Amino acid sequence: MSQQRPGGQSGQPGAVPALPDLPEATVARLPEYLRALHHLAESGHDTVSSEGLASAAGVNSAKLRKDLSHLGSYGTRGVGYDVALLIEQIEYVLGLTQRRAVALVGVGNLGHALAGYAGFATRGFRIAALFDADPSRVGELINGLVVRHIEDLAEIAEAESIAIGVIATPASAAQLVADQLVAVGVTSILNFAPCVLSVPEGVDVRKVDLAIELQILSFHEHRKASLTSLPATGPAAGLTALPGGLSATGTEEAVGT
Amino acid sequence: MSQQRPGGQSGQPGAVPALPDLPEATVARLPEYLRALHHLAESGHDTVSSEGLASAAGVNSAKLRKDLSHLGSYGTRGVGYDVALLIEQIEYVLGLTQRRAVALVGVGNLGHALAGYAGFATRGFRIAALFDADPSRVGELINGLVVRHIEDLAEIAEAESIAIGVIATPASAAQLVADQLVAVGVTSILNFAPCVLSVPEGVDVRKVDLAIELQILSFHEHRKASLTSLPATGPAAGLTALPGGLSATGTEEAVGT
DNA sequence: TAGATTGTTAATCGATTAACAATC
DNA sequence: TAGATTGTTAATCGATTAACAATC
Repeated sequence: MSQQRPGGQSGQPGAVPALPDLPEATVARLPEYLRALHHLAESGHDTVSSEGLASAAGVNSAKLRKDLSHLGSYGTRGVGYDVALLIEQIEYVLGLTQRRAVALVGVGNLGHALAGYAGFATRGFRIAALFDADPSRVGELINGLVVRHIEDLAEIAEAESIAIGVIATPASAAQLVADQLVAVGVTSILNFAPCVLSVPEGVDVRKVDLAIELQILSFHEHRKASLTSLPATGPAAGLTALPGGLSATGTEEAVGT
Repeated sequence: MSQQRPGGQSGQPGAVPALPDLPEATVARLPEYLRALHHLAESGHDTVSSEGLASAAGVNSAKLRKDLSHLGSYGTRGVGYDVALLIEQIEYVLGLTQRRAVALVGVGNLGHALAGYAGFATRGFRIAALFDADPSRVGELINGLVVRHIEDLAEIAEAESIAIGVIATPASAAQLVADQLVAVGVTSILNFAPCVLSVPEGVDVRKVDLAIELQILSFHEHRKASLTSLPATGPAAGLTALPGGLSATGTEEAVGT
């Protein structure tokens, strides 16, 4: 149905739709579809079925079709989706038709790696500036960019039209950096520091915490181990939950609190 | 269903519960609570209310209480939660009472940074081995560990009781590495390569894709821009969605496909 | 036309949240 | 006892999925 608005009773016929208001879960999957589509395009496919794309993206095909239907997408029944067209549509809604300028704050271990990460450049972004608060790092050249002092943020953010800030500082500095980014008008932040940031409404923060990812995997490991060897082992409700009757996994080495 | 479970009608009184089967959303938040709790403990709190912990972890307090109730948790009405006890309980369910050995494959840009990431060590993990397929990198010393050739994986995985594999290779190598990890018995994988891995049932994979995080932020930037300046601009259904009538954002530079 | 595959429906499932009785 | 705060209920919301009519 609906030519130019998912949903039917759009008041004005002929009115071009604003950006569709996609479910968050859908937004989070579109980049994965995009990656899979680029891969398909490179291997010469110009058409793909929902089944084919879904399996390339690691999701269920009903979910894929539902997601694409929110875009008001244009597949062809009996045929599938035009790869190039779908790439264009997804890049459009994700706002990737303009390359966005990214400022990276904190050029320690991780920041260094991020500054050199080729995937940003190939997937719609341009690292436009590097910052650090440590004067001894300022001036350093990383991947063709000079590290600037965080004090210069305002000036450079304006000059480079920074759209997204990436925080790769220690947790102790992250809130201050976030405040500074917000102060110069940045409304999207990717935070690698292991802490919660508080920001005004209208500012989006996404967080990547590497240790948390491992801890989630650890839970499942623990779970799998407790299932294979079912000698009722438990948290000893209320008491200390230390070793006691653990079992079967192998490595056993208490972790300091 | 389920014989010995937190939640009321457990058959055997005195029977210790196996690991509770937590909702995935809860599992994903527990590490955040844990981090906040350690922070509170360091600043001398020995008790915290659900309201206080929730705000430190950036969630709603009803959600926090619900999450903790799945652990069969032991708060005290009118008082709050005992910080040290809660830390113990969460570390127990997450399987952090034993320090897990991690193998990191791929010591390029990102792998290098991960090998040096202190957060792993302080939060329950031990990077036990580094691997690469490039002979010219083998032998290199990173953070006190020698880079080994991926061929030696089997031998070392056994010797070090590797529990979790981290893939930081290019996408083109990631599936092969995953197969090799699975072959030596690893059942938890953290994948930084931008691709979908296929693994047998029983193996858990978590994926971190840095460009995807930025693309999600880009969507919201695009969305915010399309709302503030409402001159009906749209995807030109079916046609190319290139610049045309875009507007207002500033940076405008087409991105290559 | 027959076969294939989309877009949508509707049922189901899981997650969130406000509200409040239980209880310290 | 009065005040505070948990643990749980129940309502709501959003996401997933199988199934299938529409249609190429």
